[in-house]
Amino acid sequence: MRLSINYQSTNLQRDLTAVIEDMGLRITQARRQVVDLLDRKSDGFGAEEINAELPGVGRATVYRTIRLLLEAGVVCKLALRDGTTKYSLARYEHHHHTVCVRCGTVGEFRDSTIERLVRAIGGEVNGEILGHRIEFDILCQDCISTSGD
Amino acid sequence: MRLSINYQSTNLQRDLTAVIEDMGLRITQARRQVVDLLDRKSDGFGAEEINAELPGVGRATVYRTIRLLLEAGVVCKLALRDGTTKYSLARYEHHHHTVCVRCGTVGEFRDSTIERLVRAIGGEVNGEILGHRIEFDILCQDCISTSGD
DNA sequence: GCGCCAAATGATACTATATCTCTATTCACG
DNA sequence: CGTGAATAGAGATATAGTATCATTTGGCGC
Repeated sequence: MRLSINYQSTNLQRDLTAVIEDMGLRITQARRQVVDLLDRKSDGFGAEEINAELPGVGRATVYRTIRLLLEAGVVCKLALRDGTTKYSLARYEHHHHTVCVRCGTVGEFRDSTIERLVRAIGGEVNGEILGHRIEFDILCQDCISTSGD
Repeated sequence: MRLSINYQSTNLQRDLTAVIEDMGLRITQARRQVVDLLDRKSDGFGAEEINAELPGVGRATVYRTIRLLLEAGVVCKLALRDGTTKYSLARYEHHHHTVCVRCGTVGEFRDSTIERLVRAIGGEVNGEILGHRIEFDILCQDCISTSGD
């Protein structure tokens, strides 16, 4: 598992504590620790992984904080093809994910064509479209590069 | 939970036992029971739901059979927004899902524009696209109709 | 039809992910 | 600072799914 696609230092991540405050919730030691760690995870993360890396924070709190951010929309939950779950910080409001089938790295990308298309498709669906999720299973550059080693 | 979008009697479903045979596996009583039940589920189903409706078949067998059909590509696994999992019979080879956020009904639909778009997007992704999944969160016609009641 | 045996089943244990419960702690406001 | 509502943490529980293994069974050869 390695860092790879779409990494960039962001500004959205800086404000995770602000997100919590905006929900009318407290900035506690535990939440700050979780948020600070997530801030450094650019390629997706598992809940248990976060838990393991923060022995000072209880499991329930880790999950609670992730759920919180999930509800706030700044974290996405991804169901990987192998049945495991990963989370990913949302840098863009409208974005989609790439998951490397080899190393598991999660990337985020945005394409306005998709958004336009989704709106266009609205008429074909028998109901009202409220949202959509697109995931690409990919083989990332790093894995392509190292597959010949 | 009610039947709604995209229901149609199919022919693909008829052949679930054939799918199993084609994998070189036996048609057993248990598998036939599972397959017969899935055949009647047009709007997605949960594994435990199938298990509950087939007291005569063991849990492990239910899961094994679903996994089997999953590997054969005739069943899709869907991660719903609420974190639960649903499965759905695949009528078309290339298709996508709609999930009603109110009643949970899963629908299937196909749009060749999407396939073309996905290919077009290939260049923007930093890696090789192997597959994709698109899910639309919708409010289905039935739920729209009954929401005024 | 019938016996054989690999394949499959089912009961149950186990793993992983996530939530709930409940008491103790702590943040933030006055 | 002191107070109390919000939050934390420990561990039980829930849920989804897999592994184990003794027992049963489908379907092929006869």
